[in-house]
Amino acid sequence: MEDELSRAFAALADPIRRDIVARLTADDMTVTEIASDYDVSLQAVSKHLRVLEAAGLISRRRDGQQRWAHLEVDVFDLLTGWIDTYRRRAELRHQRLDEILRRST
Amino acid sequence: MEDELSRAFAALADPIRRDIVARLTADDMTVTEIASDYDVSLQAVSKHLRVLEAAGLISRRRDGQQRWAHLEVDVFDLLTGWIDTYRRRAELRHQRLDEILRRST
DNA sequence: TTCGTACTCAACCGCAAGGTTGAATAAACG
DNA sequence: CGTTTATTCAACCTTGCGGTTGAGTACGAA
Repeated sequence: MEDELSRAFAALADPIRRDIVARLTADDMTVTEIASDYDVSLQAVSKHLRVLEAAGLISRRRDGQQRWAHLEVDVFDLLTGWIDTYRRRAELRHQRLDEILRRST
Repeated sequence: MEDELSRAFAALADPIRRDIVARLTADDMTVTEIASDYDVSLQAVSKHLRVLEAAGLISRRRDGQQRWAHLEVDVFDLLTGWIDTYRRRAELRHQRLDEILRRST
C-alpha cells in the first residue's frame, strides 16, 4: 500500500469512510458534525479523515477551532480510470473470442 | 468488511491482486501460471485468488489438477456505480452553488 | 500402486488497521 | 486570566492481512 491507487481503494474499503464521502457530497463538514453520525469516538473519526486525506479523497481547511472537510472528486477519476481500462480490455477480449467463434462456424 | 462493496474495494487495494486482475483481462490462468509472475510463494498467490473470488472479481473452474481463474467484470459495475453516484451528487451540488452565486450578483 | 504435479490447508509471524482512553494543543468566550 | 469547545497526539489493545513453511489432498502419468 504505497501508491495513490492502493490508498484510494483501501480508503473506500471501509464502510464508515465511504459513508463520510457520501455525506461530503452534500456539504463540507467539521469533524464534530461528522462524528455525531457514527457510533465511534471522535478520535476514530479524526483518524478516518486522516486516511481519506492521505488518499486524496478530501482536503481540509482550518477555520478557527474547526477543521472543515471538503470532498475532492479527482481521485474518483483515478479509480474509474483504472477500472474502465481493464473492463474495456476484458470486453475487447470477449469480442475477439466471439468473432473467432463466429468465423469458425 | 462485510458487504460486497467493501470486499471489492479491499480486494483491489492490493497491488498484486490488481495486477492479477489486469492479467486476467487477457486470458484465464492457472494458479501456477499466475504465481510465476510474482516474487511470492504459490500459497500466497492462492490466498490472493481466494480473496478475489470472495469479492466476486473472479470465478474458478477445476479442470483436472488445474484450477483456472476467470475474471468476472460485473463487480466493476458495482464499483463504478458507487463512485459515479457520489461524483454526480458532488457535481450537482457545485452546479447549484454556481447558480446561486450567479443569481446573487 | 507409485510417483510427480497442482493446489489447498494449517499454523505461525510481523505488522498495520481500526478501535479505545487520556492527555495535549489551540482557539473562542466569560 | 480561566474555562469551555474543537481537534489532535500518544499509548495501548485486538483483529485481520499478507507473508512464510510444512503437511495434506487430488489428480495424471508411468
